[in-house]
Amino acid sequence: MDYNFSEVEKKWQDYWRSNKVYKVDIDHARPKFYVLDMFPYPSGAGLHVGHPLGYIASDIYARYKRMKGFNVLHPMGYDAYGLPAEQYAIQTGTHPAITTDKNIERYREQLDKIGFSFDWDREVKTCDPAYYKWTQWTFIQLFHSWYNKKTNKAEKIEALIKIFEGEGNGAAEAVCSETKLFSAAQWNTMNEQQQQEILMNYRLAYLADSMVNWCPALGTVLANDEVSEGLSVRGGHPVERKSMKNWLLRITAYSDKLLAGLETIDWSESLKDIQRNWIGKSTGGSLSFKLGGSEHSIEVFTTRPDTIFGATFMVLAPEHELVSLITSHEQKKEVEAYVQRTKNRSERERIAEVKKVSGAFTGAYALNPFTGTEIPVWIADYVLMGYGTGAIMAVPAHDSRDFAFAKYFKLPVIQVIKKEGEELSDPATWDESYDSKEGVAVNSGFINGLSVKEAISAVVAESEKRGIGTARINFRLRDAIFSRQRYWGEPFPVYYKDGMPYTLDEKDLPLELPPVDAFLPTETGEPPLARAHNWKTKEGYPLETNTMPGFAGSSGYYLRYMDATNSESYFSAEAVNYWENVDLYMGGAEHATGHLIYARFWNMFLFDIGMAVKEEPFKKLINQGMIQGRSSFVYRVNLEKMAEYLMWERLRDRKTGVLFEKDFRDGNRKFDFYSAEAKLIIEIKGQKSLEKLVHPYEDYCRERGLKMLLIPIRDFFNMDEVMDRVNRALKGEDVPALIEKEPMKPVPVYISKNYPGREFYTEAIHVDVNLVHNDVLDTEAFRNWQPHLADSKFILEDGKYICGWEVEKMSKSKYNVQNPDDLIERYGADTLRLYEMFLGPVEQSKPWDTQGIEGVFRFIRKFWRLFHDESNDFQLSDETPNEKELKVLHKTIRKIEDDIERFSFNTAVSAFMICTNELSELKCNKRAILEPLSVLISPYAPHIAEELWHLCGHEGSVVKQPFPVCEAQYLVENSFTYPVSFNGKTRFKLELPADFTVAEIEKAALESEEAQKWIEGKQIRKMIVVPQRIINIVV
RNA sequence: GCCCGAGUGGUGGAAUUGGUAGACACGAAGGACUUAAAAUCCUUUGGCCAUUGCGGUCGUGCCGGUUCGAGUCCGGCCUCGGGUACCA
Repeated sequence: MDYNFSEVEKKWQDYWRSNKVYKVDIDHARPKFYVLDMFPYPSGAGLHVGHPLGYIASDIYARYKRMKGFNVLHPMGYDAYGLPAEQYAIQTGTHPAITTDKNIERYREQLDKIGFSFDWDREVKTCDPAYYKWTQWTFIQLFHSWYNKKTNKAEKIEALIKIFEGEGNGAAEAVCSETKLFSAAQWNTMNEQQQQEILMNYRLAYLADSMVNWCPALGTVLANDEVSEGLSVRGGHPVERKSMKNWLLRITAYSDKLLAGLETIDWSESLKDIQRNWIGKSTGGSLSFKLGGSEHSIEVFTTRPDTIFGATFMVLAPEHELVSLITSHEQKKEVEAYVQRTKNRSERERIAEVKKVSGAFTGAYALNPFTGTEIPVWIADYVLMGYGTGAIMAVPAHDSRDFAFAKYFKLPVIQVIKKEGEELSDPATWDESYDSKEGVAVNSGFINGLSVKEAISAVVAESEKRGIGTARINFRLRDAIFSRQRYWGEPFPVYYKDGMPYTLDEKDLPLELPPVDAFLPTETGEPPLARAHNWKTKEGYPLETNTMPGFAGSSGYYLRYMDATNSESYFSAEAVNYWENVDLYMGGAEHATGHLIYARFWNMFLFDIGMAVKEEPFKKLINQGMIQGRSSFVYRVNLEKMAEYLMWERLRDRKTGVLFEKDFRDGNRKFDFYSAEAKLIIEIKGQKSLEKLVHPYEDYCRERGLKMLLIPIRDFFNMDEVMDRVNRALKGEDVPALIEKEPMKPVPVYISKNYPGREFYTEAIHVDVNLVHNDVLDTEAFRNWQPHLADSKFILEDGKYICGWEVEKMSKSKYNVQNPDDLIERYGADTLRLYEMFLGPVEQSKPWDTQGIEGVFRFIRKFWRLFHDESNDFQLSDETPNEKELKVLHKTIRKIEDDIERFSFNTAVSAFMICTNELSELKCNKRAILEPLSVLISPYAPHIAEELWHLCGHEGSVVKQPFPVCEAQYLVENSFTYPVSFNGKTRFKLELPADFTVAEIEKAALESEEAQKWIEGKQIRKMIVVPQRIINIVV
């Protein structure tokens, strides 16, 4: 008789569901707490084993906060738009909504089995029209907004139009695309089309031609964070740069806020660093270089204005608009060829050739604004059009890329910064540039002798005075491309009139995703929505055919949870004023440059327009570590190599009395083993090959007077027999070269990991981890695994087949995937929950290895037995607990509370184990001790806790119980065991009353018998006593 | 290349503020109970030396430093993991 987890877990899951135990409502009497998980994309593979890790941790925290008197919002939903369902639709014709719903159902089933405390009444799906209505609504607000740098927030576009009408765009301090200056009069004479075009440069959601990441295999554009090393993150398809008209979000308007906001939130430093790097703020100056013999000038951005005197050439991006205007007649051919070459190169090629220097001279010269020197203008693809102005002043002495370029094209290098205390040297002798910002200016006119920092300000100030430059801040962050040429996404609430986009009326939302006959682009290359019947407004204007990207729906979902069923509004003011923002967000660091930036932007915008009440959406964020796979390996034997290895082990080092050589060569012939002393050749091969070789070999040996042994591989299953033949041959007996035998049927042979020499003749092959327990292979299951393995033979060690292992990515092809469902089936949800926490710190990446799960399973049953007698009958005593028992309880309460507060869930599980071990030892089954324990464990193992709570005779859920309180009086110790160390090394222990003063401790320590042994004959130099800690005696 | 993070027994990990390194668990070895198995319980389990007992000694990636005392702090290096990549 034992704890029946499957029955108990099901019972309470049903109870929680039917009683809506986890339903939450606004309750002004209690403080709120919002615990959120990054919601999953419901993939066909079901819940990945890594997901529950974060969900369990956040669930424990949510349950804990609830018990601490908080009103906890803990919702769950689905990021339902995604490529896999759409790719599947393209292949099979199944509507992605069907696939997605099916997958969601499976996810839900899996989630329910783990016993989470989600309020499912608040579930959202991004593909639900009731949900994406508000995604579309937000887009409309973005479209009608601009960013006012003066007030530093987004404002209605009408306010901007007012400024244009009154003063022209010169008066508007707005974040915008490049726009020519116009006056109020000019604006007022423009027609609507012209005005709309101008406004497009200011809208926070805007339509523009831009260089995009085009992925032909997926048939769509991708955002920067969806591309890694020239390949799409999803699917790994090549990506090209292409100019296309797309919707963009002017996220760059928020660059500074996104950066500054990081200082106010409790995220890991590494995550903040990733965001800081992605935003990439650099401070410097913008400088203008006049071109000789031309009215044009080149505008550059530099972080090192101090090095201006060392600028010996300029470089434009090949796409730069000036290229065609300034290229001289003589250079035209070369420049055009270079531009063409750059254009044709894929992103991947470009990345692969990063270290290769290339470029072309335009024939034009610019004038260094400070020295007046003529410097040549080049083009090269190491200068990117998308950053800064697409042009640089090259200072080869102090920039490694410019240095490489100058060396390659033999351009001059002038040193203008020197390290303090160092002599100038000839840059021609340098191997690398001096890029550091440490040093003083030299060869630099009016800034000579200034430090880099001083020189930067001086040059900027002087440039401003002369009107050739200004201080400037640049960001690496780009506006987010918001269109996808795909079906499975939110339709844009946009229609076109005379080619200009207009938004739908809010009352016409949601604009539902229409049915289509196929999920592919049209023959003319338009997105799939172009296939939809009647895809136009009532008035007949065509609707936008692109759809929104995945991050559209996931950017504001946490706000929607606050008021998930509201049909009048995104969420009510009451809800957002109560719930405010997320107090604890749990999720993976892989979203650092995608979701977590977009969501912050989305929230900041909603904050600006008065919807959100906090500027930052996620106060505290914990990254759960990645769960890696732990792959198991079997070792397939190459029989010939193994036979050769075994033979060599017996022949080498004169073991037979004569010297043998391995892999002996004579002309074109090669023999496995040869002994010149014994005039003997030994060759190992399969029987059939040997039969073919026997005659030519015999001829060869006869000519040279050699003896020969041809030993088939099969003989090596009996090594003694082989050695017998070898020894007889060595003695000079007449041994036949080859004995006729039936050829062996080739069977796969697998050898255990620690077999000597194994690494010389085996190949490691992935084996399904489910066939392996504690690194021991279930050989029978292995034979049944795949048909070709049915006849496998095993060479064991100690009667077992030991597998090798390695930590790798978890993937089907590596056979290291484990399904949480199977573990729940075998051990129950409580065990799974505890085990996932027990594995190690949540934030740490770790391999998924179920080896230790048995220990946790044992603990659960041991915990159960505390409440039960030998025949598994519930049995508690009402006796008053003694001091020891109370101490165990209260010590545990304090430890658990401490550990949860610092998210150290693994040590909390240990504490429960220690507590259970100690109470078992004390044979304690007292209600006064065990009842609070059942409450204490409920955040971790809610099912068993609920069962025990009810067995204790309580009505209502344990979930609603307050967290047990640690009463310090039971923890008071009246003695302390001091470790006594000499010169820092612990030598013995000494128990002393806890209230001893330092002097008393010193006295007691020195007088103790043991101490004499160590002090003997030595002088005490110093004594350190830390009460309740240590005693250290220096002799 | 640059920016982060991490290196502790056979394994996962603990040591919260500089104060008894290896908690807890797995695995392994031995034993008890049992006709047997499962389950359960007990003992040992960082290395080396000693082993009759006492014990001794080394030990937290490597080298050095600060300190009465360093896994923890500082400097330099090595390895692994993550991010990023011509960002001017």
